Amino acid sequence: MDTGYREQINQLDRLRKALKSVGMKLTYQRMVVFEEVAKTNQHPDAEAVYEAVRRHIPSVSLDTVYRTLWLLRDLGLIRTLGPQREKARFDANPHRHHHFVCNACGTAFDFDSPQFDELTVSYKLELVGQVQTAHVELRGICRHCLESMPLRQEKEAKEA
Amino acid sequence: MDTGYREQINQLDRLRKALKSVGMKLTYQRMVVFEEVAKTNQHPDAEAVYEAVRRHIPSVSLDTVYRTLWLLRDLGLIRTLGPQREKARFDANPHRHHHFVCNACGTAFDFDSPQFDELTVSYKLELVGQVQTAHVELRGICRHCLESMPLRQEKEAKEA
DNA sequence: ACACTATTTAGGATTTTATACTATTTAGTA
DNA sequence: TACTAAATAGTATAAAATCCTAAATAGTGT
Ligand SMILES: [Mn+2]
Ligand SMILES: [Mn+2]
Ligand SMILES: [Zn+2]
Ligand SMILES: [Zn+2]
Repeated sequence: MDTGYREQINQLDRLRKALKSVGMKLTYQRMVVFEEVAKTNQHPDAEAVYEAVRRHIPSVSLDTVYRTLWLLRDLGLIRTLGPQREKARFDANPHRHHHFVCNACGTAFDFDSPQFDELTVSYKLELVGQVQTAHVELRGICRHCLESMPLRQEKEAKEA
Repeated sequence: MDTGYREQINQLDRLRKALKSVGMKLTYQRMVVFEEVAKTNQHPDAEAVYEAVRRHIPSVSLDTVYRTLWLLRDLGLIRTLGPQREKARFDANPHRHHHFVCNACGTAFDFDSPQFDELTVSYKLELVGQVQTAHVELRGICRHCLESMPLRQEKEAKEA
């Protein structure tokens, strides 16, 4: 994954702009963390990013790496897969269904979607491996949380 | 969620059959854990299941609850949402894409699907709340793991 | 009904992942 | 160059899940 010099500049510029837009500082740590995530397609975990960053900044702390990663996500510069401080949940509902998870309160709601059900089948053939499950997970803010939210925040959530 | 007496019998019977089919014992702990997950649509986490089970078996251990939950999942009696001993992963790929996660090695592979992309849009209007992201996550066994797998296990994986 | 034994459990220790705290350093500004 | 709020390093702590081992028990055979 050799991201050329030109692309690196773009990345850095995106980071700079994003930080400025929310009035945060551009630190060397933030640059290196972003670079290290941006230059791979391996979906590294925090520990892997930490090790990579340490090669540039030996004294960097794990805390800084985590803070920066969540920050980059909040800025829309990277996204996250898998848990972020969530626990496993269990579901014995045997009927085919999908989930909407609230980013505010964490509640998971069931919903049906014949449309989503179709897909899974047609995609099970081709692909990188042998598909066992296909899960569509929608995330957002649930009706309940929206109602108990100040209007300004609700508008922000809508824009996100 | 009042699962009637009839349905409870069915549940218990499913558990009994599933355990027998793999030569495992039907214990009171396993019955209660399954019952407690089966009788709610609240997607409880392990701690919540633990508390519920304790009302029936005060001395039950958290370890038993976890072991049983993963077992029930492996038997296909329940399913899990969210992480199971996975770490968060980070992804700076700005192009729209989805993921295939290998259940064996944990690797996440990118893949494109115009078909999957379409969906998200049409579903963003209706629903339980305000959708921010829609992520299709396929899970299974990646080609690499399939190749380094004994044939018998591969067949089992195919059936799962 | 009773005994046998591989399986399962309870309870506590441990690991893993991530966050909290705080004294020190630094980026942005003038 | 000096100022100051923001950010970091280093360490402590928390939270989620698993490991370990002696004791208990489900299923089996008599
Ligand atoms: Mn569900
Ligand atoms: Mn990706
Ligand atoms: Zn909510
Ligand atoms: Zn794999």
